[in-house]
Amino acid sequence: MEPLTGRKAEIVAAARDLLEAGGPEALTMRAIADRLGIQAPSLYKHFPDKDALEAALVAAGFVEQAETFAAVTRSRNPLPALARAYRAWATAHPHLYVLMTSRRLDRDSLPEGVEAAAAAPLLKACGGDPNRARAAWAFAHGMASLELANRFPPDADLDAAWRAGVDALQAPPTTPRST
Amino acid sequence: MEPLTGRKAEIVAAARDLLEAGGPEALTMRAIADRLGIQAPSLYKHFPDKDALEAALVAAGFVEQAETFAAVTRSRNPLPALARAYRAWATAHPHLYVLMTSRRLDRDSLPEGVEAAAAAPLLKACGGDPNRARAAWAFAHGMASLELANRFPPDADLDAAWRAGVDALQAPPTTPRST
DNA sequence: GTCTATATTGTGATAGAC
DNA sequence: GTCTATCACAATATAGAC
Repeated sequence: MEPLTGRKAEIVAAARDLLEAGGPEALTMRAIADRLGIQAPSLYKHFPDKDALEAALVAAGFVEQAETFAAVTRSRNPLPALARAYRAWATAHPHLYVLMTSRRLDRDSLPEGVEAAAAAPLLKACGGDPNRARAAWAFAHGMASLELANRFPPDADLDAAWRAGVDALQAPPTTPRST
Repeated sequence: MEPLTGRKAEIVAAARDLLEAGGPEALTMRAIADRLGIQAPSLYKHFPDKDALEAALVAAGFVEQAETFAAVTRSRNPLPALARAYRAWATAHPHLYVLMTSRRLDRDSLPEGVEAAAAAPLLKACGGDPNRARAAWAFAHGMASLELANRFPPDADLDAAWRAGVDALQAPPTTPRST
């Protein structure tokens, strides 16, 4: 999987605009074609089917996330900075974020290593402990997706909830209490 | 919103069976009707539209969750027990769980107080701190939904990740380090 | 409360000419 | 690589008889 170029990249860009502007329902082959000034069947000369097009969309999202998260790793206190970056990315691209996280991941359609690259900053921020990193990822994803789905009560202080989770997760491991 | 009875309850039960067996795509008005031995248009005598039927499904899920989680509160160490119960519920009803968590919540369609009832055990386990409780909920939801979407690497030790998160979240609050 | 018949709309996708 | 024409299908929902 190499970076897209030419017409293929234009199609993915159009699809992304539509998705982010109108959600998954707006992402139809006809709408994508319209936006490019061509007819829907022409898209099938570039992508075998809609799934492949969506996979390219997801892959682009991962590449972007990997770059974004890598940029905030340099902080001395990386976990809070990463949490902010994660939340900001999800909030800025809510529909793409959902597309990326809610379906089974087709790893074959991803550029080599980009999944690991997107995860690496967090793993480093967790001192290399993969379990803690996965817990932190789950926390961040849970906060982001519940926020996007408007599932917190209207009066909830989400900044405070993020802080509570980040503080707990970055504290040094204590004696395990769970059995 | 009172408990459903009669035909309405039968319809919801049929819908739930279909959803859990075949996912959201299997949940069509025709399939629901077929399962009850009637024709699809007859369903509209009981529910104004499909949304209302799904809302009833979601409401039933919350009632069930509230009962399940309340039952494990009595433990001396409630947080790990709640985490296990949460994960078990999501795993046992994956499609209903996704339906309940991925869409905006229509609170008017829920039985009075059931949302708070489902959340109460966790709030108690977090010593009444709503921010910590929300962080814990986000962690659990993140773990559950990433697991359901098969988003963890195949070799990830999910039990260990759950433990890492629960341990971190039940530790006494330390001096905040995030800014 | 159930039926039959049907409207309406939208979708992804293919064939074959240019 | 784009077009026109069209298929094939599935979905929710309504009207009106019984």
